[in-house]
Amino acid sequence: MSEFFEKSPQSCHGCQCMSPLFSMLNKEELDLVDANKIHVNFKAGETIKKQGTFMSHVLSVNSGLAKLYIEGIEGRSAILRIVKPTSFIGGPGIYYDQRHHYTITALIDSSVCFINLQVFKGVLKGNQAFAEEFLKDFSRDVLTVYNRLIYLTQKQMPGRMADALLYLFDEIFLQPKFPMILSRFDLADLSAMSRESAVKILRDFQKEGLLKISDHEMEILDEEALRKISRIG
Amino acid sequence: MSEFFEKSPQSCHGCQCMSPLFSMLNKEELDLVDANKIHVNFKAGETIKKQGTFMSHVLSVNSGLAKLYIEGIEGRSAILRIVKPTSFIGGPGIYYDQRHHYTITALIDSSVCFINLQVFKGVLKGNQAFAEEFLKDFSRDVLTVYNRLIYLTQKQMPGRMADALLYLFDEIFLQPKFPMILSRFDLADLSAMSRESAVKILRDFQKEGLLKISDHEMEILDEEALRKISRIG
DNA sequence: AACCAAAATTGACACATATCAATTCAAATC
DNA sequence: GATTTGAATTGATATGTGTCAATTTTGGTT
Repeated sequence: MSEFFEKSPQSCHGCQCMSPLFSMLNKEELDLVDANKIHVNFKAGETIKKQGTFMSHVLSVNSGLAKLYIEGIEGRSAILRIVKPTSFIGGPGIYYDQRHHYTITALIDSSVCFINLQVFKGVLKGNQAFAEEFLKDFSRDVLTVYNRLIYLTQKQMPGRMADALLYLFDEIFLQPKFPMILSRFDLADLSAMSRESAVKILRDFQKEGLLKISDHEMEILDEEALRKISRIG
Repeated sequence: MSEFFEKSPQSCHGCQCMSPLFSMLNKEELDLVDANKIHVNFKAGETIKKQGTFMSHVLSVNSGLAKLYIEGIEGRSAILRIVKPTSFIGGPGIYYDQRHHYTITALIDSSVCFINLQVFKGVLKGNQAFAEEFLKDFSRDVLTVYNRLIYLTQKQMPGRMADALLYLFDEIFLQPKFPMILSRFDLADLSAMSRESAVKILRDFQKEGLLKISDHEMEILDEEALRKISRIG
């Protein structure tokens, strides 16, 4: 078997890479998941899931980082969120139409488990606590989209870019200095503007000393100023 | 008891006004819902539910029409959808934090049932088919928000307004001529623009013969042209 | 019918943003 | 190391959009 499509070398039992969601499962349930999952490694840039395809499996990101985005009009995309380990990815298609409603692309080399959807649904049915946790997870994702809708439609570019950067700080890297895994294009998709505008805003932020970008690294120098820009809009 | 706060005069059994979701319930479950619901009439303009408040109940709109919107930055709002009878309103707060994440305001006189949240959750737990249907409903709502996010961020004003009007046609009134229950302000909130811009776009549409607005009525005259504007963006 | 308050309308203007074309830079490939 | 490709950058320009202020219309109230 190739290294890019293989049965997970290790069992789900004791796996530190699985989404915390699965800690709600008992031994039998986890066995079932274990027996019906596929483990795949992706290289940076590869598409993990394509919008519109049939949802045969749900995903759990074990390691790496990925962008989750909706493909919109004329090639434009809206990044909904950055997916970090260890997180579960389902989406509204699970119960609506069994399709994926977004595309997921690896930003760095990533390892993902694909869990058979019917098995997953079966386990959900049988385990109330698991179902509740799943719904909580899903609901949190929905709320971030609400939030996104508001800030993307009601703030202007500097505020939107500040929000994007603070999102990376607060939710993904948890520290002011982090690797530049997102291209300017990606940052533009994350804040709903053109690449050129993204470049200009980032240049302005650097000129004002809020930000430093160098050697594949980005560092937030003045968090408070960024938060103020976010607030002002 | 006042007419604005009363136990529903009729039982849920045989009620034609309840969301189809509840048709999945058996007699005992419906009895439980019946015994734990409150029926309230609202006049046009009244707030049915306020964003941020504790979610003690979920809602079912029996008659009337309402706008469901997120209160955003500095008094601006984003209308997520128009609520028509007979539909269920829950939202991500049910499983996340038991709060309402949007405000609902009656556009015309409306009648709403409030169902105790704990009772509702209890019934959900006990009835798998009901739970599935609920999730399907919820997921559909989420998808409309995805859709909204894309068209609000990737189209410009004429496209956004065309989408808003076609939404009213396709999803709410199902006919080209309908009462003007939405103010220009509301139409602006539905298409993420200023009131003045909404007025101008609507004027343009009328000039081009796509639309007729008169006497509290709006009529879509050239549906195809509107769809084209929607497509072009 | 007259009045008032709110909503709708308008045009002028300023600002925000996208687009375009040209250039530089960086990384990957041979 | 030379070459090539794609990404990033830049400034000029055109367009889109919001804001403001003034006016008109509408609907409701007395």
